[in-house]
Amino acid sequence: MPKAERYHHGDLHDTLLQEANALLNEQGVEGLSLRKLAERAGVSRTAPYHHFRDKNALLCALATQAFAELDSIIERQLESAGDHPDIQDFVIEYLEFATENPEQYELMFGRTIWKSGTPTDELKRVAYRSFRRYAEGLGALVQGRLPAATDPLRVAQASWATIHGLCRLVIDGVYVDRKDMQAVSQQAVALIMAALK
Amino acid sequence: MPKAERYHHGDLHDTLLQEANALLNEQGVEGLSLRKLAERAGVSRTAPYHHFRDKNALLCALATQAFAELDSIIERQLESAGDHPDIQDFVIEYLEFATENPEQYELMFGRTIWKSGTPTDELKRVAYRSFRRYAEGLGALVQGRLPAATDPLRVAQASWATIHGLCRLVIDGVYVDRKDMQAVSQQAVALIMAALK
DNA sequence: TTGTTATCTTGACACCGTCAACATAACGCC
DNA sequence: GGCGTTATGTTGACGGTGTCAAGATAACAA
Repeated sequence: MPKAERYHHGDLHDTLLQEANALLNEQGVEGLSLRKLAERAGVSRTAPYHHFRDKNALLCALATQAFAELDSIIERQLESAGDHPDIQDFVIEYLEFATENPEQYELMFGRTIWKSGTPTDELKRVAYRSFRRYAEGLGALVQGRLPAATDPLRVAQASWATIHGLCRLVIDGVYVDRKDMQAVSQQAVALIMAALK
Repeated sequence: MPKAERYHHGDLHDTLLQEANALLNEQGVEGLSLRKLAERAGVSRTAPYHHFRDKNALLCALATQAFAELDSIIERQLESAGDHPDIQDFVIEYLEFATENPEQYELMFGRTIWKSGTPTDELKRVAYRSFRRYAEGLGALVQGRLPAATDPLRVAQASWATIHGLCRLVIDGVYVDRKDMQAVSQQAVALIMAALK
C-alpha cells in the first residue's frame, strides 16, 4: 500500500521536524506556518497537533535539536584542541554555525521562543546545560591566564556576549558586509585575548 | 464639536505613533497589530493606511524615533564626559536605554525590520548615521590608548558587538537574572578596557 | 472480537494585513 | 460663495494564520 494513500502517516513526528527545518531554512521563522508545514508533509492542517501541543512546542523541539548540533560541534572542537586551546578556533566554529544556520540560531537564542513564546522544560534543560558548557569551555581556554581577582566565569560570559552580539548583528541583517564582519570578529578575538596574560 | 464625533481625526499620524509605542511597551512587537492600534486611536481598521504605507512603514517610523532618542542620550553623554571620557559610563547609558526600552531596541536592531521587513530609506539613513556616531564615540574613547597597528574603528565595532550582545541576551529573555547581568556587563567593560594601555 | 487509544479528518472561530470601493470633509481656485 | 480636487476615513472582502471541537479511521491490547 503506497504511503500517499495511507490514512496514517506512520512517521509524522520526525517528518514534521524535518520539513520544519527545511521550511525554516527556506523562509525563516516568520515564514514557517503549521499549515504550510502540514501541506508539505502531505497531511491535514491539524494533524501536527497530535504530535506537538502547539506551534511553540514544535519550535522548541527544533531549538532543542539545534542545541544538540552546536553542542557536538563545540565539544568536538574543545576535544581536538586538547592541550592547545585556541580561542580563535572556538570563535570561528561558533560563528560558522550561527551564520550557516541563522534560523536555528534565532530559535536557540531569540525572542521567538524565550520572550514571545514559552520555552519547554526540556528546551530549558538542554539550553542551560549548553550555556554552562560553552562557559566552561571558554573558562578552560582562559584558565590560568587571568589576572587575580578575575572570575573566569564572568570572563567567559562576557566573551560569549561578544560572540553572540556579532552573530546577532549578522543574522538579523544589520551587518550585511561579510568582509567587514570577518575583520570585526578578528578584533573581537583580539579583545578577548587582550584580557589574558 | 467633540473630537469623538468628528469624521476626521485631525492628528491621526502622531496619535498612531504614540499609541503604537504604548502598545509596544505593553504587549511587545508581536502584540502590536494595526487593528488593535486603530481601535485604540478610535478609528476604523484601515484608516492608518492613509498615514503609513503598511505595517512595516509604521514600525520603521517607530524605530526612527527610537534612534533619535538614543542618539540624544549618547550625544549628551559623550559631551558631558568632555575630556574625561569613560567607557563604563557609555556602556551603562547604552544598556540602560536598551533595558528600559526593550521593544524599541528590538525594532532598531532586530530582524523584525532588518531581516523580515524592509527598512525604509529614511530609517536606513538614520540608522547608519547612528551606527557611525556610536562607533566614532567609542573610537574617541579609545583614542591614543591602543597598541600600534590596531584600527580604532574595529575596536569600536567589536566593543559595540559586546554591548549589543549583552543587550540582546537581556532583551530576548535569555538572561533573566538582573544581578548576573550587571556583573557580566562590568566584566564586559573590563574586557574592553583591557585592550587599552 | 471488541473496546481502547492513537492518529488523522473536516468545520469553525477569531485574529491578522491589506486591497477595493465608497463616504465625508478640507482646501484651493474661479 | 460655489465647486472640483485631494486628503482622510469608512465598510466589505480576501487569503492567511493558530487552534479548538467533533467525528472518522486505523492500530493495538485484552
